[in-house]
Amino acid sequence: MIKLVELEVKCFTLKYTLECGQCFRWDYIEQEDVYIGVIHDRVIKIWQKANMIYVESNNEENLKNVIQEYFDLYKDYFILESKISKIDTNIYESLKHSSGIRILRQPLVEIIISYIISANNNIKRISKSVNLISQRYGDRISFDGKDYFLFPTLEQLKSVTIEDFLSTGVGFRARYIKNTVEKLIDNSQILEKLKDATTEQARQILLEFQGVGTKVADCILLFSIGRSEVFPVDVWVKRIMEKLYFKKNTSMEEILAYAKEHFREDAGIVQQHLFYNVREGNI
DNA sequence: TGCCAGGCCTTCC
DNA sequence: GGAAGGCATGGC
Repeated sequence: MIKLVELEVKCFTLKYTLECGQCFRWDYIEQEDVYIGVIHDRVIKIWQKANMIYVESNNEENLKNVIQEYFDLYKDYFILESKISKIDTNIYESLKHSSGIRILRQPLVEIIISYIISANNNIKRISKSVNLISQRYGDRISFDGKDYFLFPTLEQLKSVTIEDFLSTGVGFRARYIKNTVEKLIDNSQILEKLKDATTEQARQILLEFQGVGTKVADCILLFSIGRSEVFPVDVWVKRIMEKLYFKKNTSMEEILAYAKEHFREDAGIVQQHLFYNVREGNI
């Protein structure tokens, strides 16, 4: 049974939000101009026309709230964007190409593992691996005559070996994933603790996982638990920060200090606009 | 075809 | 404690 939810939205661009590199499992279906993906335990088909979004799912229960939570629709991005557009002209210009990006609130376990996979990797291959892990170990859901797969639970990942992970194309990160799954199962409190902790406390907890350094930790903090003040710096963000603000090769410490001072509590969303636009060749 | 990728770990000084 | 090298492997 397919149910539909309609929502009026402000300052939300579905395309930018799903294609800006923060998520790895949404497919664009060109013929229908829709996106299909999985949020937690349900399949979601979503599309946008002007300021309306339309949602279908295999599971109607609480669907509207799930969508609002996932796409951060409770937050007023109109106010947020007008605020950051005043920081400097780089951000003002950048926003012209990417207004409506929302920072998603994605499932924590999926994001921890996805971003461990992201290290020294490319987005296509990250997607491929995360999808393979879901297909092999997650629950199958039929929707619209097709099969979709949930990201596996920790219980489902428990018996997956390093060799199994290797065969999903994650390379040297296989042992980090295995180790992280074990750690999460052994410390069942840790996920709740992460959500309740201060950002700095949460970062320290994440840094204890193998395969999680400062950049991956900040991605988890930003793309899953809404810590909007963090500023993940990968090779793309480093390059564009050097180009726009420093005009020379610059250390990570200096870039982070600059972001903290100038972008402050909104560094995360600024970072995502820069990341999207530098990759699109807009800036 | 060789370089690059949403970096991190280990080793060595 | 900081720098350098190694790492799996597909994408382009």
